[in-house]
Order: sequence, then structure tokens, then C-alpha cells
Amino acid sequence: MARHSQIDNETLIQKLTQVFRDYGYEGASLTNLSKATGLKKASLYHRFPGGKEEMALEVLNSAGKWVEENIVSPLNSTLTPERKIKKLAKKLDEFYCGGKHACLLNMLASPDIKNGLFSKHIKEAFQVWIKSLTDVLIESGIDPKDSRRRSENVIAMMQGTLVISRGMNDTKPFKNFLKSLPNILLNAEKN
Amino acid sequence: MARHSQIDNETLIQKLTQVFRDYGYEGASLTNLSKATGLKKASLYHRFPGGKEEMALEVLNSAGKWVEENIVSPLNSTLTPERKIKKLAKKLDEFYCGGKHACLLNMLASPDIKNGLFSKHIKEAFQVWIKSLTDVLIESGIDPKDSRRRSENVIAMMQGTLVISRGMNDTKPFKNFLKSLPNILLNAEKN
DNA sequence: TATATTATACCAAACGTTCGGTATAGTTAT
DNA sequence: ATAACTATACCGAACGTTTGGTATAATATA
Repeated sequence: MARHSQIDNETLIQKLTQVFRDYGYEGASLTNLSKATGLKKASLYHRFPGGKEEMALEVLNSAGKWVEENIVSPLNSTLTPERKIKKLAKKLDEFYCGGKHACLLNMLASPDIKNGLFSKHIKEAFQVWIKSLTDVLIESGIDPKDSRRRSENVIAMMQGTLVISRGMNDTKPFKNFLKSLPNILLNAEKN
Repeated sequence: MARHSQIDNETLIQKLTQVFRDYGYEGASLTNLSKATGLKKASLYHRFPGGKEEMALEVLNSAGKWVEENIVSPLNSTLTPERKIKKLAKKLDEFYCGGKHACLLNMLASPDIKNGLFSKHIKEAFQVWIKSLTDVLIESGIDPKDSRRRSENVIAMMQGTLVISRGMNDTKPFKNFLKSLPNILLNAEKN
């Protein structure tokens, strides 16, 4: 009964995500966000009456949903642990664009932005990551405590290689991490 | 032949460092920096004529020097590899305040701030970290290629556990990383 | 026509930065 | 000894710009 949006919600969120990932919260100015989406400020405020805060929260939620559908859910499927991990690696490569993009959880983690508005989301997101992985390892027969420890290590490696890939302007660290994923998770003796 | 500084250069840089580490470049406002140092904005410009850019660069340089003196140099000493790694863990704990502070290399890594003004420094810093560690492992008898791979993994784990510790508001991940450091570096079979 | 959407113009507040000037210390000249 | 001078450290106030945010008018669709 009215005019059509000139950009659908999904791709809108996607464009916003790119800016928040590359610039962080403070660095993601409305000018940036406007340029990236092709929408003027007023239009952005029409779509997100809550302003920048709402945009960031929606971006965070959207990423959470993507992870739920593409990572967590497959990890809960009936595939063998080996196949799950292979699939995981593929999806991670897709999610982080081969290591070219930083992680939102890192870029929005500062507890000092907006009175820690994102802190809760981020904490929960990390917990989801770790739990999903842990369950797979337990299922594959690894001792629960060891499973948990390995999962935490893997999430740390993921975040760390993303940081290093960005800092060195070279996606190799992240790529290598993905390659070694199955080995680390399922075959590691120590570490 | 002039008035005394009310804050010496070293502690000044130290205070600035805290702000840049907690807020990132864009988040570190002159108001923040002023409050943290006790110097008014104009006074900060007297000490750093180049403004915020110069402050961040000095902070980066200072951190680099600290690492050189407290990390790299001990790793080049005549201690046994085991003792070096133990010392390393202690210094890392000190450097990152037990995991309570983020790493500058992560917080300033965005290639989009100031036309990538910090990119070169950050890249070099990562290379220094990795090379120093690699040399120790080679010295301890580990295959050079393997040494390099392990070192990269350790730096990734360090960055990753810092990210997670911040995101989960819990220093355990970083603390656990420090504890496992000697094992990962010297005894690991796989990963 | 009715309404969802976008564009123009605008705002107060905060941003990084600059400037005129004061306070304090050490040096020099008397 | 002391007054004049120089050099550095500091600060209040303002600079122009950009920030996030808001009216209000124009546009396009149904």
C-alpha cells in the first residue's frame, strides 16, 4: 500500500555490518553508514528509529542468527563429528570472508561504549560458540573437561588469527587456522 | 631553565596508553585523554604538537620499546629455553595486566584509521613477536618450520584469549593461556 | 488520494585543534 | 642581590568541523 524500500532489510543489515566490522562502533559514523548503504541519514533513522545503537544491536542480532543457523545448527545435526568440523571450517571461511573481516565480537567488545550496551550480547555469543563446539567434542568421545578446554582454545585461535590477519594484512594466519581445525579439535594430544 | 612538568613523560605515555587500549583510536577522545592524564587539552598539544596521531604513535613506540626490553631481550639471553618461557609468561602477565587490558595492536589495527598510519608499526610488531619466539624454539632443538608455526599459534592464542577475556569480562582465558604457555611451546606434539 | 519512503535543511553537542596569555623556573646583567 | 630576560609548562576560550539526531517537505507507489 505504499512505496517500496530501495534496499531490502537483509542487504541493509549486511552493509551496516561491514562498516561496524571495519571501523568499530565509534568509527562507524552515520556518514560512513550512509555511504555504505546508499541511504541518507534520515532514511536510516526511518528504518532504525533507535539510531546508531539500534543499528549496531540489529547487526549483532543478525550475526547471531546467522551463526545459529549456519554454525550451531549444523553442529547439532546427525552428521559425524568429522563432517561437522569440515562444514564448520567452510562456514567460518564464509562468515569471516576468508579472514579479511574482523569479528564483530572483537570490534564491539569495549565495555566502555554505551555503558556496555553490547557486553551481554557478546558474552552470550562467546558462550554459544564454546558450548556448541564442546558438545561436538563430547559426542566424539572426548572427555568433557578436555572438550571444553579444546573448544575455548579453538575460539581463541579463531579470534587471534583474525586479529593477526588484520594486523599483518595477510589472511594466511586465519586460513592456516581453518586448515588445522579438524586436527586441533579431534586429534590433538596436548595443548 | 623552565617550569617543571607536572607529569613526567613516562607516566604521561602510560596514562595515554590505558585510554587507547580501552577505547581504541576513535574512542579515545581528547576529553578522555585529558581526564586520564590530568593535563588540559591545550597542554596535551604542547607535549604532542602532532595531536592525537602523535600521541598514538608515541604510545605505540613506547609499547614497542617495553616489549623489546622486557620480552625480546630476555628471549635472546643465555637462559635455558625453559627459563626464558617462564620469564616470558611473567612479563606477559605484567604487560597485559593479567588479561584485564586489550592489546594495542588489536585496538589500533584498523587499516581505515588515519589512512593506515599505524599499519606498518603493527605489522612489524607482530613480526618481532613471532621471530623472537621462533628463535627460542629453534634454539631448543625444534625444527625451524615447526618453530615458526608454533610461535604463530602462540601469538594467536595470546591475542585470542585477550579478546575473549575482554568479551566475557573474565581474565581466566588469558590466565589459562599463560599457564599452558611452556607446554604449548616446548612440549606440544600436534596442533 | 493516502502513505511509506527519501531528501533537504537544520540543530545542539562533541570533536580535534589553535591561540593568547599566565605561571614557574633557570640564566644573565647590573 | 636583584631585576630583566628567556624558556618551558600550562590553561581558558574559542576555532571550524563533524558528530548523532530531528524536523519538514518532496517523491513515488498503491
